[in-house]
Amino acid sequence: MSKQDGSGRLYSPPGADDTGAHILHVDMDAFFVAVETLDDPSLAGKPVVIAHRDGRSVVSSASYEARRFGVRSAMPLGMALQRCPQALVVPPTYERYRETSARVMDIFRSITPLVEPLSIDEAFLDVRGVRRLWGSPGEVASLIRRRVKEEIGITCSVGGAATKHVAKMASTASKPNGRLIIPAARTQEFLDPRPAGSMWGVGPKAAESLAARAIRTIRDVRHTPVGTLSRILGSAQAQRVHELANGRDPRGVETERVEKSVSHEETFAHDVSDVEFLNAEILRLADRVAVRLRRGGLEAGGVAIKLRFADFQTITRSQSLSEPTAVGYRIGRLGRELLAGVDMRAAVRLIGVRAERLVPAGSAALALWDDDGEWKQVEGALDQLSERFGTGSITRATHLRADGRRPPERPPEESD
DNA sequence: TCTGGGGTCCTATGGCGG
DNA sequence: TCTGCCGCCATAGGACCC
Repeated sequence: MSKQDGSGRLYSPPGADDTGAHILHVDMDAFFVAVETLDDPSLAGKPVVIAHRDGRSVVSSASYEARRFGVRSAMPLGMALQRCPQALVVPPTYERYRETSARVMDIFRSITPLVEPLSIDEAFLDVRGVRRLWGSPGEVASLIRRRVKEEIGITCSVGGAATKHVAKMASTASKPNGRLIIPAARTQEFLDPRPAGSMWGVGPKAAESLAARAIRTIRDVRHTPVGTLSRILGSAQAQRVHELANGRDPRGVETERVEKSVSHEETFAHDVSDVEFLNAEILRLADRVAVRLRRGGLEAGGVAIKLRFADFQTITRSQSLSEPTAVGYRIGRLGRELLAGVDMRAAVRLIGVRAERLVPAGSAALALWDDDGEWKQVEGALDQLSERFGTGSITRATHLRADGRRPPERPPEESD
């Protein structure tokens, strides 16, 4: 299924067995750096770090040349420059990355409609149905790599397997600029020797907890009873990880995904204690959140604020809205109420606003009261409800969650 | 070296109603 | 009427991913 090159990277030679490997995971190589290099070819082959230049930034992306010095993404810029003083620091241009990402995703969709973008630089493809058109999974993987290189000018790595989890692990193992296809029958052979921490969902904390029990490889995870894993990881994660370790992953490629929250947050260049300033920031962030909600045709059913203090302690406060909204002022007003309830023991380095429990704009679930204080729940589009019950009734109604069963204690007060 | 910004999902906990 | 139990819900925090 694979060979090793000098660097330990795995790849599949042309014509290698790809039986049953109909899910592909495509991952751009050092994507932000690659896009910047398109715009400035003099960056090619150099240690490049994408990061803001100001005080508290971290590395968003590092070229492979920079990674050789131990530079990693999410590393504070100061540490990156310590490890690689000659690195060129390029500020991120997200708009360019989004444009380029859209063009890459268009290439994928010209090959199969079954494309699930995972992030700005990666996607899953189900290529089961396109064999007649484009060939076997391994051939499609090569086609994708060729087209992305020719049409966009950047390289990507492709993993192929019978499941999403293994496809993603395969693309990671083949990076950079590689292609690794794991035929279904050899899934376990591929997984077993790899570190437990390389599994999706097993981060540094979980890997450390597992290692403390001498569970280091995926084979070890597979041989550990779920009950034991549950005590280490919690039941949900234990179940999932045990299944994944056995090569089982029921998730299919999903082309539609619903956003569950929209947020903006900001780390200040210097810690701030001025509450008036924080209040103003909350309004500003709430406005940006609201703009995105309206663009997406969504309304928030709840609001959360996040504060990170100088000592890095992070707290959140959240509350449901009496009715869903995409109005910045309403989101901001609740955000400020939440802020007012926080004990400001220290200066603040980060503040954020998040819209939660999103619902499509204009939809409503209403509790209606009659004069005897009896209530009933109705659901539907707001304008239709207004027509059915009259605006008089609607002003005496309150919005419920779509699955709400209990009414609020009383009809809400009139407010703007 | 000093820790971004955008998300998802899970767990614990306490209030509350039946 | 009171109490215990159970389940649901809202909230807070944290791990994880890119």
